[in-house]
Amino acid sequence: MDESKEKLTDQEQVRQEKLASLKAKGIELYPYKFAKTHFLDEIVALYGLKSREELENEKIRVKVAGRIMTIRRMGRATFFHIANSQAKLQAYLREDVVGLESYRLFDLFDIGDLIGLEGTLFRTKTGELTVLIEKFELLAKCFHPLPEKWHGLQDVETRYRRRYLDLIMNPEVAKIFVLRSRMISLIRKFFDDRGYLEVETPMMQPIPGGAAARPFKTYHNALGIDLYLRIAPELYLKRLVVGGLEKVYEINRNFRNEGISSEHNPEFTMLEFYEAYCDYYDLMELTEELLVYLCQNLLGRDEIFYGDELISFKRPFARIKFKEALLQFSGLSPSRFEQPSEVISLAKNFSPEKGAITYGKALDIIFDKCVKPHLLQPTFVLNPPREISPLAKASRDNPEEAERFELIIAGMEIANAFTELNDPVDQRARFEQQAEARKSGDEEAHWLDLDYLNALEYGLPPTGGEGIGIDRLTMLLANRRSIREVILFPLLRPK
RNA sequence: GGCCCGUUAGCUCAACUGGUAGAGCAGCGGACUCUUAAUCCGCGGGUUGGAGGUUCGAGUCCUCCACGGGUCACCA
Repeated sequence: MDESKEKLTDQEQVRQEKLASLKAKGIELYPYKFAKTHFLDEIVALYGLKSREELENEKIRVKVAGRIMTIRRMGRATFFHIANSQAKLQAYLREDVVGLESYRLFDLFDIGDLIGLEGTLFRTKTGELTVLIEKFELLAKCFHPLPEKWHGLQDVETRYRRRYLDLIMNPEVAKIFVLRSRMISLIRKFFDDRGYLEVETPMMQPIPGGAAARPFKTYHNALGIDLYLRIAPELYLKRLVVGGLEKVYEINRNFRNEGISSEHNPEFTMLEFYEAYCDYYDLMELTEELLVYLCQNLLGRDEIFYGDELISFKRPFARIKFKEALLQFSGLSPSRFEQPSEVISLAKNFSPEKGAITYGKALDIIFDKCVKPHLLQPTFVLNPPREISPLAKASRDNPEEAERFELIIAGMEIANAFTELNDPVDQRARFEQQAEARKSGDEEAHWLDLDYLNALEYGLPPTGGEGIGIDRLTMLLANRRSIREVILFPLLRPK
């Protein structure tokens, strides 16, 4: 005990002494419950607009709890604010109301403590809704001083490592996560209303499939097998479509063993949905509908600011072919575009550390560098090379292109969708091609999944499938530049 | 992983070319019964991220390390 005891700061020492005093007075330090009549935000919602006269006449008695955030002691009366992540409320403690002994007890309370109050609502001279306290009780002591009341907690590292402190101090942070939660609820409603079935597919997979990415590896002791955290649910969801679940969606985590950046967290949340008998044109319609629906319901409009940029979700979204976008933004002439060696050497300029790359891969690199950053308004980029889209059908117009689109907004890839490849013979050939790429060192190449091929051999109906990055969508709607601002506990190196 | 920037009191931030490390908030003591960044008087609080080095003297300069941010690379 002595050895593990951390050194207390002077302020922490004071708080421990206050705790001891409370205990000595027989105060219950950690009561089992508090019979509140309302949550804080309910009080603000219900009574926040009542006039002084209404409050005076109605004598509304409440029991409410929260964390003490500020204290203004003025001799025989004290004002303080209590708050939770949603709301705050002022409280007024008077010696002549609660009595001297009780009033003195409050000297042992600090900013940060959790407190339960009982009293009546009134409005102060300046018009603020306030509880006139008749009784109060400690609900939990806070052992540490809180960050500064005016600037909040600024240090980003501490904000991410101790998100609870961030949430306590910075109300706008809580708003982001409320928005995120409401967005996910709306997505569920959107798909449920359209007859989709929400499903859960394996997070631990013997063959990690459905995306080009490096997986995390783990081991199952009893079975004695390697397993991989999923990089995508795609191949399982399509098995379900084979099984006759013709409209399915899943909102869950994917794991990719790759770098961390302002747009990448190793675990991230993905919406994937599949609808039988649809193609990617149908998906574009559905995607527009979904985004407008979310934007309208969350923000009440169809335009948002992302940084300085006004993003419009007015339908229809722009559509541009992958090839045309490249010609427009990369400076490649149509004749050079057709020359694989030219394209590959240009790509190598952007990505010198990359090993041998193919024509399709090179086009993709150039797209990322030259095109994506320019696409700020919602834009469907259609028909990337088939070679880099091994799970998508070839375009009905051009066999070298995939029937696939990526939705780019604010330079970020938000969605990726295709008319699913349902020809098992073609799919086998594509897997074999990927296996070749894997052999020549491409660690992100797709794995051969024989059971998935077997499922296709039973017949996957024509199907459209799409993935939407929930974190990035939240970034967009919450106007945040870093994915860490929309993930409660982003991955950091342990300290 | 490369490059750039950051790390100072519990928190938010200062400290010119190297010369005794400061302020506000928070805390402690006192005054104060409508305050709200309460106010007024007084007080305490630091291994300047860590380890070396240069120097009479290092928060400041150099090297290495740790963590974070940005950017490029890798990657959706």
